[in-house]
Amino acid sequence: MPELPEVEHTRRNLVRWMKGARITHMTATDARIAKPSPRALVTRLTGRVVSAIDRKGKWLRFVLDDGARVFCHLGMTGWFEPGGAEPLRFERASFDLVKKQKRSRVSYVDSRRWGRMELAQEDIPSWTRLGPDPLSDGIDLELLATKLARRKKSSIKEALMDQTVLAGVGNIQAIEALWKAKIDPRSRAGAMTVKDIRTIAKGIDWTIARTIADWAKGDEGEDNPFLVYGRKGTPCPRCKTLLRRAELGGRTTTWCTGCQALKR
DNA sequence: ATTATTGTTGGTAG
DNA sequence: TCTACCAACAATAA
Repeated sequence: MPELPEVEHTRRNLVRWMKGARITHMTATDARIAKPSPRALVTRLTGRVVSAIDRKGKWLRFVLDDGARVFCHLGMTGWFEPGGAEPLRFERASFDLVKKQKRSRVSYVDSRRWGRMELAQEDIPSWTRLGPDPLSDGIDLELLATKLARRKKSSIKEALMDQTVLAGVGNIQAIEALWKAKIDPRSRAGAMTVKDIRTIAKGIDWTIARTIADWAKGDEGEDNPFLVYGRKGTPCPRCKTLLRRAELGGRTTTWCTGCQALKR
């Protein structure tokens, strides 16, 4: 469940479930996910207390009481949930916890196995490489303008999804933000004016806040909560033009040809 | 059976 | 050194 808002929602859950708790027992079953190996992860974490859980972009960082760190990415299909007695379907790791004599269990589930749980002593490149996080750092317009100006060929949507430009904006959030900003996702990144960039930043803030609020409601309402993403062929909520879909940089993109201006 | 999917990485070319 | 492009990764749901 992996863009900034979902990962932030996950982080808030994990803080409630795990912060200050001691890991009394854990499992890790998949060598593709647990690095450097499931065994190394289990050995190093068992008996430790979780002192902090941070997020940057789509990455999570667990800090343990002895300084060890675990960097976690949910990939495309990873999530955490309270675990029961029986292992869940596609469970790849689990934590037995104790905090003030209360015991609990948290599971990591990931059908597609693109997620990561990487043990390290220091911050890893995947983490340090990330650009500013729109939610926790805010969007620096000057810096964003500089980075976009360097993109001579790529579209504004692809540039926004580059994790070194802004950390945490993925396909859905980029689509929603550009719709809000009334900018065609195919527009060249380098063609954005200062005003465009300000509008895009507002669009990003808007969609992130909106999606986090949706998650906080906890509806788990299975229907699409987004205004534009996945709504090809339906009327634009703003101008009623039928939404169009195309591929951009290998990712499905939906937008409105009626009210999103193309700038080349 | 076919198609689409919320993401990152590593290789290659320029 | 930086940008741009693409295949690979894997498993499910419609």
